[in-house]
Amino acid sequence: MSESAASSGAGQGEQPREQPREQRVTKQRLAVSAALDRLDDFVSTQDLHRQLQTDGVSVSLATAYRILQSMADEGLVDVLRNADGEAVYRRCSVTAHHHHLLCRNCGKTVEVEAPAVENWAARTARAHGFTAVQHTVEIFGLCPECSRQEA
Amino acid sequence: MSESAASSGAGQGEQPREQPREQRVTKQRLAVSAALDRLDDFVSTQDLHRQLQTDGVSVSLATAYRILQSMADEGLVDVLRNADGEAVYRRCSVTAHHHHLLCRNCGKTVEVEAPAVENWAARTARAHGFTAVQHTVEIFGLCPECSRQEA
DNA sequence: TTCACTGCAAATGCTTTGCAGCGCC
DNA sequence: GGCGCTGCAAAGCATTTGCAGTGAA
Repeated sequence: MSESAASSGAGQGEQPREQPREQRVTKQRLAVSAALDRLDDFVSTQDLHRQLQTDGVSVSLATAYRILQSMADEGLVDVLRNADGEAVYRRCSVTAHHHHLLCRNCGKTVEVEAPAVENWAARTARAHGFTAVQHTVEIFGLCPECSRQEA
Repeated sequence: MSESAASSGAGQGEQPREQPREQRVTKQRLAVSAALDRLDDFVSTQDLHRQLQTDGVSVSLATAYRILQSMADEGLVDVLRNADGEAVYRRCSVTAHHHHLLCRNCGKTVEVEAPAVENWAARTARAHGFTAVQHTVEIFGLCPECSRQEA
């Protein structure tokens, strides 16, 4: 799973960094945002769109794609790819830094902490003179259940 | 730039317990295999197909997909997804495993070894009962030069 | 009123699949 | 010779994009 140790843009407050364009607050954007809040795990755009339809909210698929992309650009959500290569998003929660162990068969995810990796990443980067470091770590395999089935 | 540690087969004691069907040795399969040997890094099917054409070997795109998939199924190559969500393959070579530290500004990359991470990933996965594990680790930040410029 | 945001549908581009002929075993 | 492997072209899918109408500021 990708977890960004946002040691960089992690800023909580709105930094007057840049505001390329005014983001208008539309009901579609709010709906997507709300849905992301409700969901804890990573979801694909298709999933989120389906979810919205189930909820009775009407947001076109194309718009869902556009909104999630722009949110990712703004750093409001984390993006990564699932085993099928689909982009999946999750609300950014800087506080709970952890990585995911995910099953490539059933999609089940397990949250794991990786202090060792955090340290290693920071140390390695520093050793090479890199700054503003972020890292991504994902582990995927077959969960116990799926392992049993495949065997 | 995704780098994965196909630590997959590693310890889990996965035995080549199956040979569902006889794999015939065809010139296409040999060509793909040879191309993979020549390439050190991960390549997408499209890349590999293009490479083969350049080499004057004629293998249809569909066949390239089929061969790479079957090789992946047999565990002969490592598979993962690049940033665009495309499947990328690499000949399994436990020896040359490493990760990348890359500059998000100039794109410069540094290869780094991460035995600590390999171990952690394997251990964590095992602790949760996962098998056939792979992992992806990326560290990105600003290289020394770019750090200076941004400062 | 203005112009970013939406929805719809067509367009992309990667990947898969149906089918008939070919060639490895 | 049988049957898996190929090539070709036609799908299949997730994602993107053009365009005109809509609504937030």
